[in-house]
Amino acid sequence: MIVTSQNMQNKDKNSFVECDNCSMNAICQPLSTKTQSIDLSESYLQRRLSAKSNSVLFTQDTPLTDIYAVSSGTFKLCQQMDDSTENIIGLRFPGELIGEDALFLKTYNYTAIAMGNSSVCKVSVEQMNSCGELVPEVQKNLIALLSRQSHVRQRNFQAYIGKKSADSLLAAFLLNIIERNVSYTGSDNCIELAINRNDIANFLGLRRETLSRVFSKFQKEQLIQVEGKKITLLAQEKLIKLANF
Amino acid sequence: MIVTSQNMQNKDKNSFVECDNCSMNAICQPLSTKTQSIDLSESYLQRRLSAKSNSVLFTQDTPLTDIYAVSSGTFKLCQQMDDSTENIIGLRFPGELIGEDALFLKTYNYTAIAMGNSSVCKVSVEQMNSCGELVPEVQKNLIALLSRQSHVRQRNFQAYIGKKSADSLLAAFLLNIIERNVSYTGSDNCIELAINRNDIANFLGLRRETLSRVFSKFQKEQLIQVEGKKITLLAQEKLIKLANF
DNA sequence: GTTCTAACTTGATCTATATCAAATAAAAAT
DNA sequence: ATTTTTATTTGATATAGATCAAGTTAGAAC
Repeated sequence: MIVTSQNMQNKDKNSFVECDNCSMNAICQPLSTKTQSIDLSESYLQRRLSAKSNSVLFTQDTPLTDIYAVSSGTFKLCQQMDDSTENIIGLRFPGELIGEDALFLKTYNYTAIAMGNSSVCKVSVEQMNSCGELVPEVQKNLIALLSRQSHVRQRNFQAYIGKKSADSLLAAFLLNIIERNVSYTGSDNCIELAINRNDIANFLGLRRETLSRVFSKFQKEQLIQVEGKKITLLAQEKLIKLANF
Repeated sequence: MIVTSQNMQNKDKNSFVECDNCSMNAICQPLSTKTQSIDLSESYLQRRLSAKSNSVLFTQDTPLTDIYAVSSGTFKLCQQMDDSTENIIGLRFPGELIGEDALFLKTYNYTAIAMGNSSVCKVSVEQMNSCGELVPEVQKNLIALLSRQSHVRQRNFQAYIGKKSADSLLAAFLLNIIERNVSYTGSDNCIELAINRNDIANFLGLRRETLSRVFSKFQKEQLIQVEGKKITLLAQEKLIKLANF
């Protein structure tokens, strides 16, 4: 896919995921290479739409209309519980899909919210389905895409299932999100967090006080280095052991 | 798909998942209906292979060759950790896929073991890929299948992420596995467990003693009824609340 | 800059779960 | 049936994390 400066909306080119690393690539690519008509692709694909901080991409229990891929920034996936409590049940980083699990029930089952100014590519499900028949390569690539997603989800599940200690949960969290951002950030030991401690604690099922203590402990033990929102892993091997990663 | 008595290997017909409820149906169906040649379908699809108790379907870190769908029984998915400990990272019930998440990396990342005598349908990945080009309907249905799987995985993840209390973990576990077995057992409040307490505790990250105490408590509080391996939910609403399900 | 607010950290106490130990129950082997 | 093994339950104590409370730091608003 050719990236033009118009798509960039005055933002730094480097702050976006490269199309080569984007999970949506499997859908984008066949159309832009096979057919010359960019118009066709634009009809069901909108690239790099801006999503302001705290803006809602879609809401829990509304009908599925679009599938998204994160282009820049971070999104949190939340579920409203009966009693005014909100549970964070997932995070999505550049290159990852949001909402594709709604293809089955045709209804979003969580709310997706931008954490900090972000951007997404957006695919209309209805139009993709009709295009799918025209461009068989799209279908084939969609299969590859979904099986990749299946793998990511499995890995995600494995990272947290069966873990209860605060130490192993935080270690698993840090390793998991850094791994998922490697191709975007280019670093396998460092990340700039968009999510705050409160939300991490919520996601991991810990209290913010407990999480804070573990952060302090990890720093004291020289396992990580914290500079504001930036976290650097200093002893990856030890963290991997802690997390059974 | 036509079920013949030959496929049954002398087992009770009712102990198998109906093909209509099988996740593999999306792949089986187009071939058996579209083309008359059963031979073709049999070439890449083997139905209802018996898997004896404790037998291994495939092993962690070996190359992907086949994808399975559980036809009867239960399978546990395990990972060997560096230090002689085994972690159970998933369970699969009739109608569910095993190994499809390996399509991306082409390597199984866990070992699948039958818990009690079970059976599976088996699809050769290599042969499926070539057939996929011949029968486009297979491809289309594979997309539907994978997005269903994506949904199941998301629901699975949500069930356990952010939960730490033994009560909520066991409640979530019971609701989750009964939900996943409804179309097979026909019951939404009762299940015959193939998995023992030790393995449930392992999966949930609890100690067997703790799990045992919660089982006892749930019985005392009339939330569940336990008769050997059979568990009946007596107060589903309370369990749903406990689990934030 | 100063004030105000939200985010994060630290301390003290309480509670749920882990751990250690032993008993009982169920299943498998003889 | 009897022994042996494995699975499960129950009790006592120790410990990790929750809870309550207060203090500190960092941002945002002015």
